[in-house]
Amino acid sequence: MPDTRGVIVVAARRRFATHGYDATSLRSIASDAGVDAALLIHYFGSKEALFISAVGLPTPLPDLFADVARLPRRRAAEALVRRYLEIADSEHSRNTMLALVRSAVSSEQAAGLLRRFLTEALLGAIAQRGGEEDQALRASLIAAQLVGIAMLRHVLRLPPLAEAGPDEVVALAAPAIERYLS
Amino acid sequence: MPDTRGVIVVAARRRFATHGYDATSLRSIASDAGVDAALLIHYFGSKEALFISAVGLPTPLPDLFADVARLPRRRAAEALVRRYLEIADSEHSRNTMLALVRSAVSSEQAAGLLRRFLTEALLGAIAQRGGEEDQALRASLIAAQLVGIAMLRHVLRLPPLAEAGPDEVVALAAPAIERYLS
DNA sequence: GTCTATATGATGATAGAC
DNA sequence: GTCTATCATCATATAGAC
Repeated sequence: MPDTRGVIVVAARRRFATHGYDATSLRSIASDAGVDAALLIHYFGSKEALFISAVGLPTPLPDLFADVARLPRRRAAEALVRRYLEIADSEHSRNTMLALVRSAVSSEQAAGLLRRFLTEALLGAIAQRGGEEDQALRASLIAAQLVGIAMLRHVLRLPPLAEAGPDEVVALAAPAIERYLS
Repeated sequence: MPDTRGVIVVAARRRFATHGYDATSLRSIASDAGVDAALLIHYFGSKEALFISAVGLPTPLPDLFADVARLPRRRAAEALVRRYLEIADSEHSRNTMLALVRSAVSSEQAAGLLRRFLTEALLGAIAQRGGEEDQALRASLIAAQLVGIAMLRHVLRLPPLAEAGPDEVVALAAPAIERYLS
């Protein structure tokens, strides 16, 4: 086994993404990774620390929205939606995102991570655009739209949204988000 | 104690709303209600059945979106957002909604309830409006926006959205949602 | 490094006294 | 109707053998 620690982290991220923090046991992660449950504690010290290592590691997530600030309004809105959908196609990023969303409802730790990511990455990027006074609230509503799509598409699997292709979603959601970009 | 069963249901709904299905123990509900944990099983048979009784009972939720079909586009969008915010002011409805959202990530049972509510109430009402082919997808995106607001405002408590007044949210969100109403 | 064995505690549910 | 006592199961985490 070359990289046991890495195998554990990947298995953990997948479990946390599909079952959330509470419903994921160290035993189930260990089973997926093909190692003993005691090893996880040996490597990471606690379940919480393993969670942080699994979802807090450097991912392409933070800089996904980086150049939103530079694009014209229409292009920026399209980019936001399309980039989110690209995340959903990358196993690593999707699992990170879903693990955060699924775990945030029951773990204050996870809620803090997701809150910080949304605040820094998205609100930060959008704040660099026009400087209206309600810009932070507008950015929050954009974040709400994207988080809601993640919830309905991947967690709830609501048929119309779960089965729609990326282009359909972009075509409909981008104009709505455009209205938030002052 | 006049209505023990009712006291239990209210305590359960509040616990499920604040902690989600998995993280809520029968003992904690019993403690809040001031009764013994064995009573909950005696009354409801199982934790799952108690959950159904707590969040599945008749609430003002289903008909909240009823007359959206009858209003002109601009008024309909405003009504959708404002009604959601009214729900958040009613302890009963807010707890029902939050219990569903918080529990849907880990309980397939709860996910089914929320999926059914969104499909029947919201998608149904919106389908009664214009008859475009992508109407169901448009309605899903509206649902995603509202669920996302609930997540960020009440679960994640993202500052800009959590602290904004109802009028501010309506003023910004309604025009965006209006774009989804063909 | 990896696993066995186990400590310690919380959970949902049951049986039965009053 | 309500509670006491208990069961079987699962959890995270620890100690220590190899």
